Amino acid sequence: MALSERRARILALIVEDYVDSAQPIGSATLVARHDLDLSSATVRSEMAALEDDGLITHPHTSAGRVPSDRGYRTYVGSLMHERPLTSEEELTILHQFHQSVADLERWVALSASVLANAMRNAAIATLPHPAQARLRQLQLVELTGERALLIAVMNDAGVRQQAFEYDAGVTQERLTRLAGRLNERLAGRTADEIATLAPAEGPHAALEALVLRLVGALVRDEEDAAAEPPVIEGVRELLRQPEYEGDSDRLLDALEAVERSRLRRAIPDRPLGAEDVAVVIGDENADGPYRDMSFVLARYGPPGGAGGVVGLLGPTRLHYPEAVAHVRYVRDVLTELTRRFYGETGADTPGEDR
Amino acid sequence: MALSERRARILALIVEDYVDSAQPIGSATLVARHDLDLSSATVRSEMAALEDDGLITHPHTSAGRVPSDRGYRTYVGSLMHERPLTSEEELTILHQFHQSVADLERWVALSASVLANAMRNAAIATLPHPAQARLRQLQLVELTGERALLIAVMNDAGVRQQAFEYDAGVTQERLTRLAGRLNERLAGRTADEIATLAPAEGPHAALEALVLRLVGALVRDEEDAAAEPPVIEGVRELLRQPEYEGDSDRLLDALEAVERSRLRRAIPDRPLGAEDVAVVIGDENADGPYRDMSFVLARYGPPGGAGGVVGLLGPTRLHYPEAVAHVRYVRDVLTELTRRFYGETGADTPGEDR
DNA sequence: ATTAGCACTCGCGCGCGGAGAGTGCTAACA
DNA sequence: TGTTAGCACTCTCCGCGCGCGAGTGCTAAT
Repeated sequence: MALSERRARILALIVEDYVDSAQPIGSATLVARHDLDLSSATVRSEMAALEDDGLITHPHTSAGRVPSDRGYRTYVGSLMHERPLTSEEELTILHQFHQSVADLERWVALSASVLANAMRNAAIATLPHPAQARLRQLQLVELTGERALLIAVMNDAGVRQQAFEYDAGVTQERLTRLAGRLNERLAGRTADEIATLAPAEGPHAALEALVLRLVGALVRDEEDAAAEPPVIEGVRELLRQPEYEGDSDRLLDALEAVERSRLRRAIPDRPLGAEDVAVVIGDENADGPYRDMSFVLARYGPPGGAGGVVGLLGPTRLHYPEAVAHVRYVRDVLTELTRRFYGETGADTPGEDR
Repeated sequence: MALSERRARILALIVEDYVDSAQPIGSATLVARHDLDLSSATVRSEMAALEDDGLITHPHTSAGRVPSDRGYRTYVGSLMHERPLTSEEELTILHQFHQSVADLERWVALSASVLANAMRNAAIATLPHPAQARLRQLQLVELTGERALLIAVMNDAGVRQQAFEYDAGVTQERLTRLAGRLNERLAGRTADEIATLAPAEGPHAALEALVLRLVGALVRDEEDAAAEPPVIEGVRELLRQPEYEGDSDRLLDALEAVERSRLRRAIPDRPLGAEDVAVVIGDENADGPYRDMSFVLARYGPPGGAGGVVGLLGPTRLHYPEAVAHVRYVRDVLTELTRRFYGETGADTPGEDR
């Protein structure tokens, strides 16, 4: 199964040419395009061997070769050399982040947008969520006299809100005092811890119990933020790829694949514990609609801290070297931004000044 | 230009049959399908007249007739009878709202979703925004020592947040006091009013000025919430419509049309001051990609109060009677929910209990 | 092991022709 | 005068056959 040097070279060329042209690659064209010191016949026999190994296929008898999913996999795994971004490319990306306001949610969306633009494919990103959410502070705001808004700020600066109704006409002042009391007891607590607390005895025990329950649920939600569907950008770039050209059925399938609720389920099981960029190719995806697409994903966020996932989604025919490089770089930028936002002191990562 | 009774009837039948079948309607088929007491020849001459009036067209010489935009317009304007929803349909819709948690943002998304499902087309909804936003309360939460979160609650219960950095190491306690002071001065103010205020002299004047500026911007944002793109649901339903079947180009055009940022620009100029449901058909739309689509839109929210827009987006070939009825009903439900949420006491609108 | 030569396969584009649907016109009819 | 039957005509759609070209796989020679 160890590919001879020459055979590997040919596979790499097929992959690269096909990724560029979206056309099956014939032996003669390959030789011509790359000035190979081989005849097309030799290339043909090598191709036949590669096909026996399941690395490339034939759409039909008399067409050129196309990489199979396994072919892409070997290419990505051992053949390609990742192309680091030029500093110009890096600057273009950084520039886009500088344009934007300082808001984490905005940055996450922007990351997807940047990736989508650079790679002319779809890109996704999930909001950061902490390994374990803790309440930082809560506040109660009267809305009508029997209706109030509970606002919970988490330790990761996430803000969640929930309106609720209560019986008595409690004034804003009392609400503020209640919030103050609760803050003392709840600050820094996890959802589990909050769940064990009982309301203090007193005139507003019922109200306090209600708020306690609600705030617990909010903290829980924050913890489960992975449950929130990722943002997706560049759907139109993706659907403009030649794989979908003139094929409405495949186009609609792809459209189904990029539906946010479905993506939510498709992403998190990815092997993203690792530090690096994960590439999931074609049938390596469990879920049907992704069977002829590839993900290039990375986890962002300081290790152990709050983080999310950012990456690309495209047809299997992807510029993997560029894709990996771009995802890695955007991930690094986003990690740094997250770190700054949360105030953990981290040092060296990409420049960001303002 | 007043259509004879018979001619009007024929137009209505053409519209309705075409809306159902998506196929050009021929004279013979029309007679057969509706047991008309007319010969196909008579119908043909009536059709010719309708075509002279610009109400229907020919795709080509030997095909049936298709309503023109003007044809739909006359149909919607004077021919169709709106079909009120059956109480069963109403219940189905209400049921979906009851399933959901009590959150205004969720309800808005849900409205679009319900409409999209019922009409098998795309549906949109904007978040409610007040005619004039006022600050209800603000809060400052320390994040890191030199970084804090400003949270502003508006009179319409909207919550906005903004992180910012400041120099001095100010404690949470001081921040809370500052927030308290500012609340006294700012509660109930509009963005314009906030803009005129100067920070109090004192040790933290700079910080106060910063917060003042930020909170003003947040209130302004809330007021401009129309600037936020609407949610859209049912894109896939829309693209499954026969108009796009097998026609990738039109499909991509439609996809462009439903892009949220573009919708934002397409919607608000609609004549929605009126109480009722607005129908915008085909070339009545100014913007290119909407030239062969129709909107059925309504404003929700208590009159004069905070409100938004909810409605349908589909090809011009729409079931207008059902569409109008559905949009109206969902609008009413949403208005009632909004009213409850904001606590204005409103009476009679559709049943909602929990 | 490599290569030239060659027969063979298969998809794609194109033109053709017939079927079918529907029109517009005309002449007859109530 | 409005309605209708009859008919020629038009156009689209669909299936068919055909030739072209790209590319393969095999074989025999180097």
